[in-house]
Amino acid sequence: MPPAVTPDSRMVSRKLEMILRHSARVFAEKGYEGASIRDISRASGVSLSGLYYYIESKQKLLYLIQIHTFRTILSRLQQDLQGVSDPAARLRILVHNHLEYFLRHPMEMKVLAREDDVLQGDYRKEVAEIKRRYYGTALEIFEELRRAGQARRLNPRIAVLSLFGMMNWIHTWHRPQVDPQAEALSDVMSQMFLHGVMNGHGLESQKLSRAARSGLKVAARVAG
Amino acid sequence: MPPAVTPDSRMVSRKLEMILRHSARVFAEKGYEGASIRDISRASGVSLSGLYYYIESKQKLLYLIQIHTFRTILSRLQQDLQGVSDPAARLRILVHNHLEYFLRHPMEMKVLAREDDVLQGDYRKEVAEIKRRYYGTALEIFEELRRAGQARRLNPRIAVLSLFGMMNWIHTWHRPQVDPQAEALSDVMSQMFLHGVMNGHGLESQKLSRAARSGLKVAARVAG
DNA sequence: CTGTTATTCGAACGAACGTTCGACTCAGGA
DNA sequence: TCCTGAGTCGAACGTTCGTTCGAATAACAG
Repeated sequence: MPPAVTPDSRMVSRKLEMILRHSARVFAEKGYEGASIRDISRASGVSLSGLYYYIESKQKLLYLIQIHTFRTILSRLQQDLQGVSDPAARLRILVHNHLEYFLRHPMEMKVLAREDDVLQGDYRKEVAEIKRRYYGTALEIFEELRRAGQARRLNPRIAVLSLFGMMNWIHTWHRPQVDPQAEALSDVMSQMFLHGVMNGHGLESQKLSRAARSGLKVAARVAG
Repeated sequence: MPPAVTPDSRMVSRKLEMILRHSARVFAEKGYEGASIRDISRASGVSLSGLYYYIESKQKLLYLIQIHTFRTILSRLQQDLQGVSDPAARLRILVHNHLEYFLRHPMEMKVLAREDDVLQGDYRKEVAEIKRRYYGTALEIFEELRRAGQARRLNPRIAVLSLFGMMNWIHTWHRPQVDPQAEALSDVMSQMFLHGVMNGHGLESQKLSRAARSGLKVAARVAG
């Protein structure tokens, strides 16, 4: 039990967190491979060798950023989903939670989306495992949607991964000063997805299908 | 006018194309910064210095891959769109053209999607320009959809970029042996998008909206 | 044949890379 | 007071990086 004045583990992790923040920014700007430890040293104000007091390798730096981000997003999602049973509402929560976090932490978002297959060994496995759980949650929600009669018989994998595509691609184009914020954006994307996978009973969807399908012939001719 | 036997520019460009193919694979596997010219030398069978007879820098290698891919996709799209006026059909053609090319050239797809902000100077400008034209085509089609009463008053930028997100994210998950091919995939994504942005006159969409919106309150509470 | 041009490559360049090491400071406990 | 251990850093390690250069070879023209 160290006295209050001691620079205890809280202090240490404070500095580590600071390093992680700067690292995420540098990784986001130059990519993991394109960024050097020297860049991170410069950005964080910690000397080159001083960094290695807090992390044992560059890979661990990336690992810590990714695992922390995924854990936070997943735990907030589970929290927000509690007590909500309507499938469409649950999907909206998922989208909102995802975009809310990503637009608030754009650097981490970029690192998560871009540096997907950089990690190796146990680092890789751990990140893959938590990502799989996150994906699984989305998949369950989609199945609920379908059981509730609010989704067509789509390939669930395709539907869910398309949704993630919409959301994750944001990091390539979103400009905070120009584009809608998390609230509006998650509204639009949730609606797009829910309408997109919805059981189409209306006449419009059938008309649409026929007209659109005729255009495909041209594409098939050229591609064949 | 050189004789037929001369290793003319066609021969040279043949070898350059071979180098570009191998480069795309290496860039896709290890990322642009993570891949070394030596990796490309090994993969293509051309000696390290021999590569520089065909390209003047590593950046130019990436530039050539990106510009060629964009040019091909864009020109095929314009070809396929000719004579088709129905907006929904035109959108289906765009999606099909995009996915067809990407699934046939997965390495180039990955390089295009991931190495978005690596190029500098004129290389960057040229690629950005053709990408802007491609994006513009998609935007026009969406506006046509809206004029035809087949799309809600969505932010067109958001709608179109969401569609590109769906399509481009594929490079992170598509496994040719497991997942649907271009035909089925573009069918699903076109439908999802068209339904997603469609004017919702049916009762279902309104029911959905109300139920889903109620779930958002939870998310707003936590995020606020 | 000789001369010229196109193609290829081994060897090397200087710079930058991730990481290590030993020395230093400084505060707290004995 | 001396000792200990956490924190910090300059300097250097060996390796790899993108690129260059000059020599060698191959292919054709005259």
